[in-house]
Amino acid sequence: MPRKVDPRQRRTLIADALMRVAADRGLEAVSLRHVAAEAGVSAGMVQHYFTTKDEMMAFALSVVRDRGQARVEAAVAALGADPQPRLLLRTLLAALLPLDDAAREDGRVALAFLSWTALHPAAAPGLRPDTARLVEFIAGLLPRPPAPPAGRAEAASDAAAGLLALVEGLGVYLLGGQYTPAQATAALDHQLDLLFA
Amino acid sequence: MPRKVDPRQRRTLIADALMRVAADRGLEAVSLRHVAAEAGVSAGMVQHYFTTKDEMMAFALSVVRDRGQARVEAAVAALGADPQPRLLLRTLLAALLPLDDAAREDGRVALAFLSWTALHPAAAPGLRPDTARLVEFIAGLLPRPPAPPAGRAEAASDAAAGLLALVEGLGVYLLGGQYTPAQATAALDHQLDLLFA
DNA sequence: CCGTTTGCAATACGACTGCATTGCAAAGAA
DNA sequence: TTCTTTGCAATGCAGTCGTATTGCAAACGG
Repeated sequence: MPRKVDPRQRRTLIADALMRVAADRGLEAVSLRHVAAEAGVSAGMVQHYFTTKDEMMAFALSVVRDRGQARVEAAVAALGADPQPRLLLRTLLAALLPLDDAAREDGRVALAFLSWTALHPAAAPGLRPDTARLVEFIAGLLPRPPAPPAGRAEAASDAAAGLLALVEGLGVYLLGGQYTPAQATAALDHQLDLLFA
Repeated sequence: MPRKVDPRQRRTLIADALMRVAADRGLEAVSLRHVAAEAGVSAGMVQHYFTTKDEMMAFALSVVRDRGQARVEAAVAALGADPQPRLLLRTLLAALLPLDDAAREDGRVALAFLSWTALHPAAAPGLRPDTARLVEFIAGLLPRPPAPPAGRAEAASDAAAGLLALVEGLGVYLLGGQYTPAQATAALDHQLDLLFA
């Protein structure tokens, strides 16, 4: 086989350019030529690695998700072994918030993809089970409620689902500028206070 | 003046068509011609009432917001006078959730606009103060915390901001299909249980 | 009746889109 | 060397985009 290039590297190079375009000009500005220009390559090369625009979008979406997961894992790993559940939880959830500029940029792209997937459901398989697993993991970190209200055995699941949704909502409001980072972290800590009271 | 037409009516007619297009083909499918076709009018007429596409988008955005507000007000008004704070709060927040198909459609459009406004900040002024007012209103409905943790006088604000973010996040997950309506309402009720314990 | 103003339709234009096609240089395989 | 396969660049094409322009019919003021 001829020239040796790593296709995966090329693809992520292009996907990174796509994310940069999306972050500061919106998903609607993502075109083969714009992405190519941003990546500093020819439009033909983009076509060579992604036969279709949707394929490129789907790949970029997977990169966004992987990045988010890596961000969380890095934050958790920095805690060392066997951290307190509350600290672990706070670290994990805070890593999901777009608090610094880099995370904000990723968040903007993720938000854009959020409504994109609504029109391209096929591009985001396995997103639901991922969320479900995360909810269960969070539920395992929560203290058992002192007295499970009769008839409701899923209190921990509800609390975990709510906590995750809280973080998602805080992220949205952070990106929209409605909340400041200080407000968002205060709201998150207040909720953790409630749950660990 | 010649022919008598109500411009506002025409504009909302067009905006409604825009929202229909956006709801089932995405914001990127919103073009003058598509909107005109959906509204059953000529493209020229759309241009007559909105000299620019951005102007049309901004108007549609305001319609989306007004609709959401109307939905909430209708739900609250249906409660009658002087409801219990908790019931009022639950009704208000549940009205923000995209639980039925109509609300889901509106929610999809709102979500799309959410990332649109990130690129067109000028089109969404006064959104921040609106949110701030809503947070303060919610804070007023919450029971006073038994013992304000020393040094933190804003506990009610934090709880209210968190509650609003929770609902936003639940909405996002509902639209994304990660949560079912039952899960979302359970998470909301669980949170209200916590706050009104 | 006449002129003006308004409501709307139609068309034209240049820019841009995703995609198909073509061509060619570089790098092993023979 | 020659052949084949790969990596990539360039160009073309049909279509859509937003917007500017033009034209005309209907309604009113005079």
